[in-house]
Amino acid sequence: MNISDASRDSGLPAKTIRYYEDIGLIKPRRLGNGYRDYSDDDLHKLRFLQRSRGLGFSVEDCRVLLSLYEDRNRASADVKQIAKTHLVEIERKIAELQSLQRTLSHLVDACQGDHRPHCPIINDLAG
Amino acid sequence: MNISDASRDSGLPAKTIRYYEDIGLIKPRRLGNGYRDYSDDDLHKLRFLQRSRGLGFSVEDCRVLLSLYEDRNRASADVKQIAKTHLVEIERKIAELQSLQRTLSHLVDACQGDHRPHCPIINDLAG
DNA sequence: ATAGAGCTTCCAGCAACTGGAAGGTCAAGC
DNA sequence: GCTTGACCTTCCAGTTGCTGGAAGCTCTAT
Repeated sequence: MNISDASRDSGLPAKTIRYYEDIGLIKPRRLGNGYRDYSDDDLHKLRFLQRSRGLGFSVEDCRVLLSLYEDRNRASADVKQIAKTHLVEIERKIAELQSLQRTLSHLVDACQGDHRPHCPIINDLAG
Repeated sequence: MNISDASRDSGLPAKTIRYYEDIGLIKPRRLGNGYRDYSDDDLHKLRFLQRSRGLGFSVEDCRVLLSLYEDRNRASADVKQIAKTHLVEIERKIAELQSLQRTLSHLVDACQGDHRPHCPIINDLAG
């Protein structure tokens, strides 16, 4: 299977698939003409990467998860640890964004938003 | 005032202050020895940048906000528009992260996290 | 005179792609 | 056999917002 079909199948852009090869996540075989040829196994990995990236795991986390995916003797504790750490980070980001949201929405509400220069938003930013 | 004092005053690293100059956000005068010399006006701008970046505005948004800050004839509507757009983006990100959080926390809860290979997280990622 | 702190510029790198240029390959139609 | 257009390849640069480090000049205190 060539790269555009692999792209359709995995939902990843061809550019991204080549990038994943560059950084050693997958290694499809090459045909005589130099074209990449994706096996079923490669396609499984691409789909796995698409989903784990979609859940916000870093590419380096994905590399580890992929190796655990392929390791029939893995301990589920190892997977869970990565996921928990990621979850904590997501929760931290949510809290951070919610704090910004609170501040900003107060400022937006306080601003008349008319033709006049008076602006509580600017005043707040000016300190 | 030299750059390390400006850094202390604004809460921005000296590297960042130089970077802001590189991209044209501030233009401190130079002393005879080539050192940057920050005026009160420069310091106001740096504090403004520190706060607006702290609220998550992009550097390009900050550039526009800074020009509005300096424009005595600004319309508060222009400021409010930028802030509202940013707020919507923040709310979008929060929703996206909350969706990831829900999915991930379910998966983490479902995983035993022991020495055995069975893992609902991996199974989900595998599709 | 010298040591150490502080300043300068410039170049490289981070994450995770994405866009584009230059050029080889393949399948279809004439 | 030739052309056209859609593929494919590699490589380089750019994105965002800094950050680290090297090489070298300047200033202050001893």
